[in-house]
Amino acid sequence: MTADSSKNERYNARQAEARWQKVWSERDIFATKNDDPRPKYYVLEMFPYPSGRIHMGHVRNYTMGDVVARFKRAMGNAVLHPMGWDAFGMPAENAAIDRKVHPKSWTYDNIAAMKKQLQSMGLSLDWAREVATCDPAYYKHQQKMFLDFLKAGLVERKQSKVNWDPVDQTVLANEQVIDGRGWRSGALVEQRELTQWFFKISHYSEDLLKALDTLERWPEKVRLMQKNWIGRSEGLLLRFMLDPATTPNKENELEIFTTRPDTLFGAKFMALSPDHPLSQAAAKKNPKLAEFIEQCHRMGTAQAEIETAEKLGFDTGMRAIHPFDRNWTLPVYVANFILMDYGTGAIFGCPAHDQRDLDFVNKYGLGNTPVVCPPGQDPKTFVITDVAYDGDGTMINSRFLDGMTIEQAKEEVAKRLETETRGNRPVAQRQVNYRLRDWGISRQRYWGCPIPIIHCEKCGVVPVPENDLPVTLPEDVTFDKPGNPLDHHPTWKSVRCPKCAGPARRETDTMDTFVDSSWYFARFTDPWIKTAPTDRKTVDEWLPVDQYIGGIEHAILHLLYSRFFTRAMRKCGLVGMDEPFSGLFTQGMVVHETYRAKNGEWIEPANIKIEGIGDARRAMVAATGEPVEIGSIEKMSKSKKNTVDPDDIIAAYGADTARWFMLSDSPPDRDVIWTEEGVQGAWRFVQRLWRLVGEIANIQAPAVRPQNLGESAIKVRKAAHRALAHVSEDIDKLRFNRCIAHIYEFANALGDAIGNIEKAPDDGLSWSLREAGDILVQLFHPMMPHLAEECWAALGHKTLVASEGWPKVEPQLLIEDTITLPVQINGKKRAEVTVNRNATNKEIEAAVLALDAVKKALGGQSPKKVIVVPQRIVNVVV
RNA sequence: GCGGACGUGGCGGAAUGGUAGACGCAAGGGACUUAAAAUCCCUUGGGAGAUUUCCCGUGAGGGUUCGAGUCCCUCCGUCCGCACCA
Repeated sequence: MTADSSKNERYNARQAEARWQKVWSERDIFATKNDDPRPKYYVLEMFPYPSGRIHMGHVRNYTMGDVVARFKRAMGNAVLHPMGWDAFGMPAENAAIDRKVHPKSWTYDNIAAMKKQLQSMGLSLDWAREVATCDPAYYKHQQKMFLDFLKAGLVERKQSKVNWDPVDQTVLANEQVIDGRGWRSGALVEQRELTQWFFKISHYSEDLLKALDTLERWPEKVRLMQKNWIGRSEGLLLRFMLDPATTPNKENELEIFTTRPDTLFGAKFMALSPDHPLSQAAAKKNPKLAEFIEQCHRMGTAQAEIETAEKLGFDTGMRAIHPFDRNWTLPVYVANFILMDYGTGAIFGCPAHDQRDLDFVNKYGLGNTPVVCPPGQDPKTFVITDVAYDGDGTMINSRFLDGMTIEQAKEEVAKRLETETRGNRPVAQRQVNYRLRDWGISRQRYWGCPIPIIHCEKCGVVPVPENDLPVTLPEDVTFDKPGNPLDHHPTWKSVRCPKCAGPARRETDTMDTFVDSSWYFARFTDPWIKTAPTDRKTVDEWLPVDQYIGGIEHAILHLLYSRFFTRAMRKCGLVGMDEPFSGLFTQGMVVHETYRAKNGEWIEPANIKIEGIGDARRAMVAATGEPVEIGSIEKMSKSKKNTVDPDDIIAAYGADTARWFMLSDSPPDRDVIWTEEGVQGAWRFVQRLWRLVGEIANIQAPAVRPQNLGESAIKVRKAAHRALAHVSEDIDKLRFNRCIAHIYEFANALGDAIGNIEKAPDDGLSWSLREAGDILVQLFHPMMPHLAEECWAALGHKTLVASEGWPKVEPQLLIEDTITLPVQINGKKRAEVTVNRNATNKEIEAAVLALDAVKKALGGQSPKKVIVVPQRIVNVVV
């Protein structure tokens, strides 16, 4: 190939990408050894659900992870960068119902298809560690851990009210109910009473909350969301005596939880949850109350209903005695807004300082007494009508609390009541409550990990013996009727009891698929070990994951469950740490314009033609010219048909172009708008780099560095090393958009320098350009690995750039001999001054005062002040 | 209702309290070409001016500072999370 022909030849991404992928795979350069002595770095992207095709969100996510992996590898780390499949879940069952394919074959076909797609992206993954959660070799260990957790007291079976998804016909965890709807089906969730298996995540409430502070490399937003979700509140558990004359049964007290014991003298009523035992007991003797409770149960849990629901109550006739005044009794209501599963399911109501309580008393005419007076208010004139006051202030109308602050009053009430006893127990005790509930994991589905439990009529709940694990899913199941196919299976569930050998029944519920994803990161450290979920030594070497990357949608669900699971695993001796992910990054979504035809139908971008710009911008169906409306920019979704298929993009432009575009423009934590123009820009740059490298490769340059380098040579070296310093820092901080800007800048500088090479005698410029060419290729290698290999080879290297070390910055090249400082007069830029790098502030000041612009501004006067900020700016105050 | 984030050209966005608009996209002009594509060069926040240059400008209004897109206060707007949690 002659120099001229190589100049004009376009880079054939399709051909080159396949070729380099083959080379990487044949030389197995991304395999990670577990006994590698170099410092470890574990980079992980949230593994995908094998839906069948990757989408642009995957491309963005995995590109970011791959940039980090390739960079850290070049930096000399032993990098673990694995991939697997979150392979259990509903869509496989839906496919079975709709298309009569078995969930297993559907899933594995999808895995094969998506693996091929991921491989076409050129990701530097260690595929030898691939795991699929639906593989018995994987879920066997999950079943074992379930039994370990059970032994450790972290699993519990209890009857409880659960979220029931009527469409998916299964139970959902609280975290999986979004706005009152199932996170997957979108159906309005109903309440049902069922016996379920629970992981006792609430056992770790305090620890999960406290440890958030240690997760310094997590986004503040995610930490805050978890903090709010755990919802810690401090208060008082307080026992009210009931007036025996008013109670239908022999109950004599009512325990409530409050965070506002200071407002005790503003109490106007007590309220019980409809599900409270006292309500239930009273209802047995009072049909009207029973009816009221029924009515409460009928009320939906949907967001809209709760928002508009009126506060309703039913007076039970019972009276509670005020803890500080035996002669003061309060009516006991059953109220629809009291939740049974928070606190004790009962409250005292202080209407003046709680909006709900105020709404309630205003409906039932119970009145209110303000007990906290806002600062600056006259207590005598301070009244509450429709708006409760929940701010700070001074205690009033509260006997011995009067004049105290809220905090003092809380303390005083607690002190008095916790030392008072009734029936050998203190009347009150301080308590911390959490919003976080235990994690219900039972799902009435087929395609999930079977819960390894046997129910025996005689022995009760019996764990499956370890030797019998895994409990595998039967393959001969039918999906012709609603409900759980495991339950319908003719034989699978009938077994012998491991204890008494009598007839018994298998648990037919399977585990929530979030269990599968709660420990896969640990399995990757040694996916080959058969006897245990992890090899203790290996897992402790690799974990925690140094950089975890995924969507913000898992801020609570997956990320909280995994934190719990790691703690539970530690308790069972399986890992040596509490936190699974020391660094977390949540990337933004890939969004795209939407297009809608006159008939309301959404049209795919691939079928759209755009004409005009700005206000004149019009969209039409490419084939027919039919005009369509350009809609809002939204997350790529099938329903709005605004998706772009990664396969199409890779076929048209190559993976490197797609990767490059994904990283450019938007900061990685924000949404990126996919545009055809942007992709074409990325593609043009691929070609430009190829031409640029081709030109550099054609330069005749000395093999060794010339003794003396001229000005233009040094300029090139400075540009290279400045880019190197910036890109290194920016990758390290995951600021990929800035990396890309710096690479553009560097490429522009090189282009200019090449233009000069024939104009002047070679003063080392040719050598510097060859050096800079190498650096350029190494810098863009993490983002565009195929093009980088092709360029690396074109520059005459026999190695793979993917296996090269990261170039070293020469710090002296980052320093200029002279610096140009902006000169401000009264804070506005008026001039510039160029001084020696080592000039003292005095010298700089003198140079500045000698400037014409400054002299003019001063008009012969001396300045009030001259501020010299070294290396930055000079400000003259006139 | 509670909590949080954000607001910068035509667009995506740069900017440790220190030259606002890097870099990219789009647009306009030019070169090359029979022509187009591709490529290369120039221009591109608004306004005034022939030039040097000047004025205005980071949602609005105040404040702190020699200096504010950045810090503080008030307001407006957008987005996100939670939501009858006592």
